[in-house]
Amino acid sequence: MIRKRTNDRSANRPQRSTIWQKCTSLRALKEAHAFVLVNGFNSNPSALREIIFAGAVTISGTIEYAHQLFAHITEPDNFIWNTMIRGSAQSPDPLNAISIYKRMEDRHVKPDNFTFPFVLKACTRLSWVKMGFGFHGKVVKYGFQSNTFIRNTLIYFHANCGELSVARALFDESAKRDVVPWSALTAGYARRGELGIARQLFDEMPVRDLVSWNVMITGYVKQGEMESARKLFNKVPKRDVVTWNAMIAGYVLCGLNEQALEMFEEMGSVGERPDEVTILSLLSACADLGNLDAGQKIHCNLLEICSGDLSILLGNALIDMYAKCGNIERALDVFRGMRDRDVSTWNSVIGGLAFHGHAKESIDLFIKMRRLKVRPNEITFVGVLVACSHAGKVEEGRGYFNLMKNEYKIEPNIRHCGCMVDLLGRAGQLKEAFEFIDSMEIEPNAIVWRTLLGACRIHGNVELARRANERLLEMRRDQSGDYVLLSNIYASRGEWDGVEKMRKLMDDSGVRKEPGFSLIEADDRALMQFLFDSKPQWKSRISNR
DNA sequence: GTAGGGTTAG
Repeated sequence: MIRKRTNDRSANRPQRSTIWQKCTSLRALKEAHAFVLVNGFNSNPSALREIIFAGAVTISGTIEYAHQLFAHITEPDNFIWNTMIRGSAQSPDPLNAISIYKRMEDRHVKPDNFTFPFVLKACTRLSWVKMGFGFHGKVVKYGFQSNTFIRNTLIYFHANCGELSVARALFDESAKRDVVPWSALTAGYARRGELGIARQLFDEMPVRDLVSWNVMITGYVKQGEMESARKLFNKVPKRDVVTWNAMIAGYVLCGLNEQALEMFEEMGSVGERPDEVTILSLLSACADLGNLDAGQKIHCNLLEICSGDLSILLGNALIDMYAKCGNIERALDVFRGMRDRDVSTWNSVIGGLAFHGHAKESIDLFIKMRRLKVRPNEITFVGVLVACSHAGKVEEGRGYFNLMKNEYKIEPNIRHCGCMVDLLGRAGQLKEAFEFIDSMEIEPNAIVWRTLLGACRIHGNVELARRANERLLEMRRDQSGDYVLLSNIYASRGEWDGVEKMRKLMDDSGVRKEPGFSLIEADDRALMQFLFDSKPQWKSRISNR
């Protein structure tokens, strides 16, 4: 009935068999729903289940709507229960799958063979081991343990949640071991870093498919073993976008950004098209390299792939790339063009502006963010404090530091404290900076002291510089503590050879050669030299005052 | 209508 009417209105469009295939957006879904409401459910008894299926499973981001529809059904059948569990399990909030299952049980609806793979998927995504074990028990209780799908999902669940012995036992007991659980188990071992076992499983597979290869390649990649990954990559009989993505992400992870870009070139030359995952890795590579040209090309590639809205993830990566490559205007363009934003979006743009010296814009955006009730996190405040520091806004900076602690209950970390020392120090409030460090609840690190020392240098405060230097020196002694300790042990045993070896080790490893170390161990004259080193910037600062 | 692989930043 529905189909007929719809086709009447659009006779030229290709005919499709079901509603859930036809609906590709929330809007289409609502239209279908409205149609059914107007014409009565009797006109098409299966219409509602199809709409729910579309909302829960087929279209992403419409699970809420499916929940609303579901709430109006007085007696859902198993298909509808399962559909809702399935959709929830794959949604951003898999916990709903569990609660729907509970409701199903409360209403004495018996789960069937379709139910368990879905709830187990939810447990896997939640890493909810206890709950998963509970469902494992129910599988046995309902007599589903020999169902291939359920068994394979159980293996996947246990392998994914680190219960490899259970996964292994289930696998070993299986009458027929097909490639799906075989790969799942391999992935489980690889994820835990047990590449030897993973590789053995991989080698023993009677049949391998693309996923098996990808699992093994990804295993190597995740452990940073790019050479082994590359060897397999060269041998793999067939590659898909996941294979390429694994390699590209691997190179980025290892900091081999150039190689990642080369890999992408190669990917294009064999006609494999990138997807959003490819682009995410590549943007990260460009950001790291500061390669704006490459970044812009990747951006163009992205526009070819996804017409319409950018995902938050991609938008954030773009902002970050443009900001790190020095094109803050483009970063802002992306920011303005984003419909949905999360806290990371704001962080990227606030931090980007701050690090490029656009302090006012950065702080303005922070104010706007708060107005829009987006809750800042600790990273937001690093950006804000950097902005204040660059702009010399001491009181504002102090205010935000307190706001972070008092209103948002965020404990200052070492970076926030470093920013505060920088802020006070740059502004010439050296005594306050010193007091700030002393009042810190966390242990100051060498960077904090060096920041203060740098500020003392700028403002020519010898006395405080000497004190900061002493503290830095203590710090360095601590850092080389292990060596000194060992060296002393050798000495106390009269093993002078060992002492010599340790000294050599200390020299070789750079413990005594770190930048600034010579200064720190040096006498006052060297300290003075450092402080009054006639660098142009220093001269101009003095003459401006 | 059911199971396995890849995801930014700080």
